[in-house]
Amino acid sequence: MAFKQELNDQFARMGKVLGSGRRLELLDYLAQGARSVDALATVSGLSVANTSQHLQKMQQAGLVRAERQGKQIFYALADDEVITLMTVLHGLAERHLAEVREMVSMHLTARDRLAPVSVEELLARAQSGLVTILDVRPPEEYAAGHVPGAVNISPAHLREQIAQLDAGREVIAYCRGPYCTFSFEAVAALRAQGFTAHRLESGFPEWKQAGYPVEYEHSEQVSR
Amino acid sequence: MAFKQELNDQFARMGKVLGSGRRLELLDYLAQGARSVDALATVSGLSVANTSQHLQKMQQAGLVRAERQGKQIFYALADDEVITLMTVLHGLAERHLAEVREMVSMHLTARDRLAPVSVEELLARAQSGLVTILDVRPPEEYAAGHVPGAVNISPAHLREQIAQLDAGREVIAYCRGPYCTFSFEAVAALRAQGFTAHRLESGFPEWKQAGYPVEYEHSEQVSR
DNA sequence: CAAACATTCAATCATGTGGTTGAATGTTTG
DNA sequence: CAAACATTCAACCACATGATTGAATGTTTG
Repeated sequence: MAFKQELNDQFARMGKVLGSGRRLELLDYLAQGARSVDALATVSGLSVANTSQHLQKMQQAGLVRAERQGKQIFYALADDEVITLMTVLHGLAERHLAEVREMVSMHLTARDRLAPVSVEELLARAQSGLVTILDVRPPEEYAAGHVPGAVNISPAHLREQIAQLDAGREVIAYCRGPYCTFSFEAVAALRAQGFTAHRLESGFPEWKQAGYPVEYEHSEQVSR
Repeated sequence: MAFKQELNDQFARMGKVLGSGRRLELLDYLAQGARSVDALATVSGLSVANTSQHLQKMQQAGLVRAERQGKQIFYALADDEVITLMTVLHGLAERHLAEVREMVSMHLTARDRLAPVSVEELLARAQSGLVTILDVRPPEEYAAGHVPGAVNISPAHLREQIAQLDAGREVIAYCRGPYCTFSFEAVAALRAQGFTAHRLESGFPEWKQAGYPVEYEHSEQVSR
């Protein structure tokens, strides 16, 4: 039936866009909030023209939308379901692509031992009061729910705001999930500054889904 | 950070596979259960060699797995999350691709009048015993699993066999999913014959994934 | 209204992809 | 062990894609 094929071809337009690591990286950044083209270009290391073209493809595929603000154009995810899409994709890749599992475990053992902390350990250490829980997600996501007592530093301001953390306390960082690399970066940055830091093995979605308590207010954000 | 890029390249391997309408169609069929290569080839209209190649790509990307049974090789979804992935993709496409909305409304005639029934409603009405659940999929798919108590009329014989249904009962039709067009056609045909008919808003894959009971025997098929 | 800036366009190239064909592989059956 | 069958492989073509360049478009600022 022609209709079904045409429909699948439309779905494939969206699928095609997910077939490029660069675009997935851009989507990762966009998951933090709207960004201008050249902000995305600098953060991803791509040329501006190339970034622009990728963004346009994603816009045509309906994954991303653009809005002009002054002389810049800000791109944002079309929908929060795009994050869901990526999370499901990550989960499938983790379960069925041996390369992904190997890469993660190699990366963890090769670069110092960033031994991840389990949710249970986090709870135990949190009760001792000697640990700083660090939420490395964009402020909007933090505001929409976070681990109780967690401090929020958005990935973009990580390096500048590390100084505001208590250097005497152990830090446990988390972000969106096991394959969200911000927590890796945060732990690396923290250790470079002399902190004792670990990352949570999972992320906030898993935390929430497991039924642990969630705090919604803007409680202890370090940034302004 | 090279790690991040390599990781995204791995995720992109999986994404690439979603960038072909033919493969998405094959995944649609696989969502019903395991199928042999040539069963998939005939149902999709592709050549056997071509089907085989698509299946192998999907297997390498970890979306699908193969198992030999006798002289045939049966492919199946690697994981039920693949259905989730496709469902999220469909939802995004429906919301953000004007073409999809247009195609659906143009081709599926007066959507308002075909008001879909939710799974919960179906269960409630089914318990009343006053409703006929109609499975509008090919017999093989019906045999591989269907909603308990559902009656099967294959799309090819729809018009001839409508007369065998009880005209006094409401009919709720379903097929493979929200974008499977057979249920729309069935509802239109039933209404043309004076039936009270609705379509299930989702389809059998979603039903199965939601954990509702599945019946496997050949229980009440109307056709011969 | 012209300069400065952010983004997009257009042309080009190397590479990757889907599809076809016919031969090759591997499993079961007689 | 050879025939029959299901699937895969290998070679090939037309076409799409990602990336690079330099010019063009459109918006704000002085």
